[in-house]
Amino acid sequence: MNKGEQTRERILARSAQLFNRQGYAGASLSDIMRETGLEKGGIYNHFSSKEQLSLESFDYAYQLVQQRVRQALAGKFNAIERLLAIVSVFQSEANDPPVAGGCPIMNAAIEADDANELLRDRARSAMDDWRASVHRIVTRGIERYEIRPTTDADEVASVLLATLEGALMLSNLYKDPVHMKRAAAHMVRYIETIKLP
Amino acid sequence: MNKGEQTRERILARSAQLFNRQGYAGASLSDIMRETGLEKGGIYNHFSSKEQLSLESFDYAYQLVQQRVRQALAGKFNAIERLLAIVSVFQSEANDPPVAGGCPIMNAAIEADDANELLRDRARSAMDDWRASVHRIVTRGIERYEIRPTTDADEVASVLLATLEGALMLSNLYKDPVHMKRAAAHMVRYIETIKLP
DNA sequence: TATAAAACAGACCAATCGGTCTGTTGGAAT
DNA sequence: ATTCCAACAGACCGATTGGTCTGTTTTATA
Repeated sequence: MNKGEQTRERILARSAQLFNRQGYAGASLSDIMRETGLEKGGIYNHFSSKEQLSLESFDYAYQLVQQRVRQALAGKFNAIERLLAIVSVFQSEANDPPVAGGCPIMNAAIEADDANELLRDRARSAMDDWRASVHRIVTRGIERYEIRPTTDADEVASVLLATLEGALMLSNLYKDPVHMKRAAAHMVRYIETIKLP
Repeated sequence: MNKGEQTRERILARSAQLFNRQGYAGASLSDIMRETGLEKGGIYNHFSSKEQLSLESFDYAYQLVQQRVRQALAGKFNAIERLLAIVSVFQSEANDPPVAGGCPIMNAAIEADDANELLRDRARSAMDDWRASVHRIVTRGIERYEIRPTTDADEVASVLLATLEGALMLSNLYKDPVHMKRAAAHMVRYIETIKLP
């Protein structure tokens, strides 16, 4: 990786953190300059606009989350185990976040659901990934006789993600992981109820 | 209510909607001018700064939500009924929101959890109200032999709010109330499990 | 209806916004 | 070692930001 690519990577890493804390409208170009230690020339040499940088920053942040998910799911093939692994990913996101300032997808979803269409679409497809992931785990779990056949995979996805995302918001608001802990415990019990004995 | 108070009210009503949709950093003073139909003089005659207006706008939006809650709880004294009423408040907030752009508390919490301290504190105390409300319903329900005595009131508050707030976020992101519907159904079953037979 | 005060319009301000462009510099290939 | 181009600095730009202030108009009270 040459110098330019290295710099581009550093810009994305820093501004992803910045945007996730301050918001995409709340972080200015001078904030980005301060955070990256570069002048405008250095930044606009790699990105054509603040908007493009913000979108790529979201992708970068989301990718960091994805890595944790893949890591947590690696080697686990049982559906119940995999669902529990997702719960633990959210717990680690509350205690030791890969990107400060809360879940990037939720942040983008809240900020962009009405205005910023481009960012909203990005948030949607990221959340689609999440839902599809949970959905597949459940349907495969049913096929493998690990999960009750009457289980509604879509409902599990909605309930699991809503609960954990909401809990992450609470824990970030209060700077207290206890809310995530409670929600996680509840999800563990919920997952137990769809388990095929 | 004289002319001035009337105008002040109108500014709050419009800017509360605006801030809830665009965010507190994302909505500019010229946006507010356009939305309220007033010039700067008219706005700054009632508010000393954009920040003060934004804080009072949050209070205004939160108050609208509170009204719905009070309305839903009115006349209901059974703890289980009251918890179910809270679930239905969130459902109505997804289908026919009192203020467009999602739950004001969650929006403020996400935007202000790291930067804006004043707004974050406001979001915290609003969420405190929510939690205290659920907590009281549960503890009183235990006293009245309507809820299992082993129930952890704090956990119910965290789980209920996390689930419903998270579901509201999903429904707003996808512009589809189905996620809230699923989460609400799940919460109804959850409430059933803490019910004392 | 006269009058004082409150309500509002809008010109004006410095600061900052996102973005452009030219000049300099450092690194990589010959 | 030389050359050349990507990488970057930073002056500069018009537009917009939040905010002030003076002047005009409305409103309420006497």
